Amino acid sequence: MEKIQIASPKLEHKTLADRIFHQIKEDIVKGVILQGKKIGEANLAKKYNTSRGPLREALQRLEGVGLIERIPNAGCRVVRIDYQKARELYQVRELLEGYAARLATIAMSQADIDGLRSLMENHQEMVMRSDGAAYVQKEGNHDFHYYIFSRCKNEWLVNCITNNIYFLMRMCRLNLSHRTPSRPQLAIKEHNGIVEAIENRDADLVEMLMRRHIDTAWKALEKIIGGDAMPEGELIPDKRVGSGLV
Amino acid sequence: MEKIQIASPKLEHKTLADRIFHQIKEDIVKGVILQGKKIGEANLAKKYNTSRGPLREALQRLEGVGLIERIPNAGCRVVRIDYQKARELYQVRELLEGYAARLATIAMSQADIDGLRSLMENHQEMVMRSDGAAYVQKEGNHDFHYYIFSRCKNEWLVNCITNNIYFLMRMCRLNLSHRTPSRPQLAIKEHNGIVEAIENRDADLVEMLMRRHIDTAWKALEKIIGGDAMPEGELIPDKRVGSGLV
DNA sequence: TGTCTTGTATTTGCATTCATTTTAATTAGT
DNA sequence: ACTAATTAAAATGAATGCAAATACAAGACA
Repeated sequence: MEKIQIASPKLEHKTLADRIFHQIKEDIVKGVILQGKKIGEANLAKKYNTSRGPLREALQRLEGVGLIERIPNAGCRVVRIDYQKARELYQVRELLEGYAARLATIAMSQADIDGLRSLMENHQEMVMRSDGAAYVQKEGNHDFHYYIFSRCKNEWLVNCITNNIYFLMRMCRLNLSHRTPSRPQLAIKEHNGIVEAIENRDADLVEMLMRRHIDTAWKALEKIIGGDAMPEGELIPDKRVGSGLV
Repeated sequence: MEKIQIASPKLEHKTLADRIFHQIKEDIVKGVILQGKKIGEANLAKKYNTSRGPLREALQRLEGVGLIERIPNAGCRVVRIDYQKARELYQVRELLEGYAARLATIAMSQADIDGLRSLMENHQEMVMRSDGAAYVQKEGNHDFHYYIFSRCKNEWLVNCITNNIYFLMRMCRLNLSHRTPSRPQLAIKEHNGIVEAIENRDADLVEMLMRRHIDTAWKALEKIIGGDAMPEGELIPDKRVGSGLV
């Protein structure tokens, strides 16, 4: 059982419990810990070089953002994102992010819009350099969406999208990225349309386009996961794990 | 410093941390603990007859639902709901609950609709018996809204409204209930309109009416709190507290 | 008199330890 | 051979104890 190197103690994450929370969160979202995996406190405590106290606090927070499920006296496991959950998630995301885009359209300064435009030009450029495709699809896409909804001037909304939607969404797409044909040109085109509408301060159109954009992403995802379940971690406790994390 | 009687150990709340969480939550929402109040772990632990372990877990969860704010190594305090926060809250509530009503309109069975109709008749009856007015305004109103959004068939949405919106909303209205003139007749009328639209399966209209209904509630609240802050707990630590909770 | 510094005290953060519940394995019985 | 019951092991829940960081207060200096 090799131990995990604790993430660089970022200044924002002062306490141990905080660092562990972010570390485990990343490990779950990145798939280092598999979905549906049952995790024991003692195990994790050892692997993250801590005691059960801070670890339990981290687990509490993870449960709060919906990444793990706890059953009293019985332990906890990483959530398994099935079709129903993914559907709910994208349904809500469409609603919240569409509305956030509407608010941002009204609230953004001209400087914000200029920044968005230059962000778009960066993305465009990266798509041109062919194999930046994957980058655009992942990080670039995220940047674009974050840039907009983070400027909606509604802190609650921003926190909700950031902490309760995006983590789970990344989990949805986790095991699919190699199967999904990246469609950067189309995405860029849709993004451009949204930016144009923002420049025109057309909030109605922005909300509609953003919702449609997200719905398109959902339909692409739906085509892949169909009615089937997501790739799963074993449900049997953990006999067969000899390497890797937990 | 009198100790608090722990709430009846409901079967659902098995662990101590769980019970404490719900107890403190209620005490905050009901105003037993004042907004902005700085709370120390040791104090609370004594008052709720527990040790700091479970209490810290409860605080962690309370932070997760936005009822308290924590600063590492410095302690935590109950959130103070200012005008901006209340505005954000109702803005999001309008969006989420309006959408939930739309989904419910499509998803509800005929039996559900019949149940809603009889719920309405109950409320109507209570308003007739004059002094049930306050009841309708508070519990009855809540029942009506919960009945609808809980049937939207989107678990994420239901959890979000229940755990992240309604607690804070109750805090908003906490110190105002005696000042706000209950307007049960109007509320009942608006409710009836929504139920009618649901019976007609007119999702567009339902969403619109629900949003308008919530916006009306917000405008009434806004008129009261204006740009001012909410009634606050003292910001000075806690010298003057000799009775009551924390 | 006002501000900066230093020292003390309180509070939070974390580890260890104990108790209770659950799970699993073994054994007995049909 | 299969099921049920009892017992043992493991994991979670909770309490205590110690260390570190912060907040408060008193005092010195400008």
